[in-house]
Amino acid sequence: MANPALIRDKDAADSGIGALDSILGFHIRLAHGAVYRHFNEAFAELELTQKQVSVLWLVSDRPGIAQIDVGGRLQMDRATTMTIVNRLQERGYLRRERSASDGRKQALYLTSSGETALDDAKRCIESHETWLKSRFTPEEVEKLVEMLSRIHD
Amino acid sequence: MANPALIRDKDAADSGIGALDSILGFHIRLAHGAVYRHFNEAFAELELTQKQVSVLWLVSDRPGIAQIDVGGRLQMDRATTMTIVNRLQERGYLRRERSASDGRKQALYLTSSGETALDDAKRCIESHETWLKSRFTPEEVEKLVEMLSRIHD
DNA sequence: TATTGTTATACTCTATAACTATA
DNA sequence: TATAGTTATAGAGTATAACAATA
Repeated sequence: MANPALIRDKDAADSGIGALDSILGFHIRLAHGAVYRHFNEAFAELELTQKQVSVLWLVSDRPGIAQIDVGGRLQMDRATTMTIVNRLQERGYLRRERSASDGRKQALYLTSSGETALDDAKRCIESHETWLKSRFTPEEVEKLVEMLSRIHD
Repeated sequence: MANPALIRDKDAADSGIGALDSILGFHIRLAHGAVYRHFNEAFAELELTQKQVSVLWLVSDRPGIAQIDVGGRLQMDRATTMTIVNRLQERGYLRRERSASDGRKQALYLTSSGETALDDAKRCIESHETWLKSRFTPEEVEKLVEMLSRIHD
């Protein structure tokens, strides 16, 4: 069978749009998938997902943060945030406390075993990031982060 | 409550790594999430996901492509490819045919209603891409795609 | 033996809707 | 009324394991 990569742009003339490879969103999805897989391999031992590490990290950076604000920072709705916080609480990595200033809010804090898990995770992230950034110059990394921020901000 | 965005780098000194915002993988995930959500809003009417559109598009570009090659191009394993192809087949958008040259393979083809759906999807993608690319110059888009390709290739 | 497709199964993320408690 | 949390539920993607058919 012929190499599929050599057959391109066949239907480009049929519509106002090029081949799949010309779609920016397509490349974002593929890049995300590649990072996602490498992340999961790196974190298989720690049994932590991207989302779980992000939440632990965020709570560590802002002790007492409310669930709604975790969701806001990580772009998750309330229900999605609940499932992740529940899982981390069941594993004993964080605890909920009713906010003193606003009774509707739950203030989140890391437990000591949560802090240990986060420390392990940060070391793991470091080598994961090294793998990811190895294909770019520091200037390119900076530019890439800046451009990606324009998408998610 | 103080603006959480103003509290930063609190634990940066505790480990060899900076705040969550300094992690490239974090920005890729957030950007992907933002694109994912906008995509789903744009495709709510067509009831098609990113993956489904990608598969339709790929089969259209390479009629007779085998499932294993679809998975290879879109970075999915065989089981994941199956679920998506099954869904598209159930909806009558594509059909399977045993490959004449290799009896192990299933050759995939769009049905006529699959082609109609893909045409609609391409129009929808066009406005979605316009939304996404609006924050970049053409040179930046090119650079971004090139950098993302370095990650997923 | 290796590859491809298939089935079964399970987990995570995401989202919607409805309900409760608080502001 | 609006906000925050909670619960129930469902769909989509991802992955592993085991099996059958074919190379």
